[in-house]
Amino acid sequence: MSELRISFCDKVYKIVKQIPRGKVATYGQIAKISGKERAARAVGACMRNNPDIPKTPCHRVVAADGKLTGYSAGDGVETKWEMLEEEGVIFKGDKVDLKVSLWESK
DNA sequence: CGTATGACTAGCT
DNA sequence: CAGCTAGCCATAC
Repeated sequence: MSELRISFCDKVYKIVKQIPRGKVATYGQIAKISGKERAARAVGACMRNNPDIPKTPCHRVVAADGKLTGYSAGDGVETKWEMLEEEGVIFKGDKVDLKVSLWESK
C-alpha cells in the first residue's frame, strides 16, 4: 500500500534493517529483494549519502564477493570491518566468509 | 529534462 | 590471481 510511494532507497533501508546480527547481505541480494536485481549500484548510490545511521545497519552490506566496500561513517571500511567482526561475522582473508555469514532472506 | 556520478557485478585479458 | 571494460539502475544537480 504505502510502499508504492516510497523510493527504491527506502525499500532498501527496510531490507537492510531486517538483516540479523552476525550476518551480512550483498548489494545484489538487496537489489533483488528490492525488485531490481541489477540495481546493486542504485543501492550503494543511496547509502553513499549516509541517510539514517545508525538506524540503517548499512555496515552489514558487502560486495558480491564478501569484500567490504565504501562506508561513509566512522573511519570507512576500517570501522565497517570492526563492526561486523564485533557482531560475530566470520572473515576469510580480506573478505567476509559468505559461506557462513551470508544472510539468507526467506 | 538531460547529464554526471557512485558503497556494484560479471566477463574478459 | 589481478586489473580493466562494459552494462545497469536510481539519485542529485
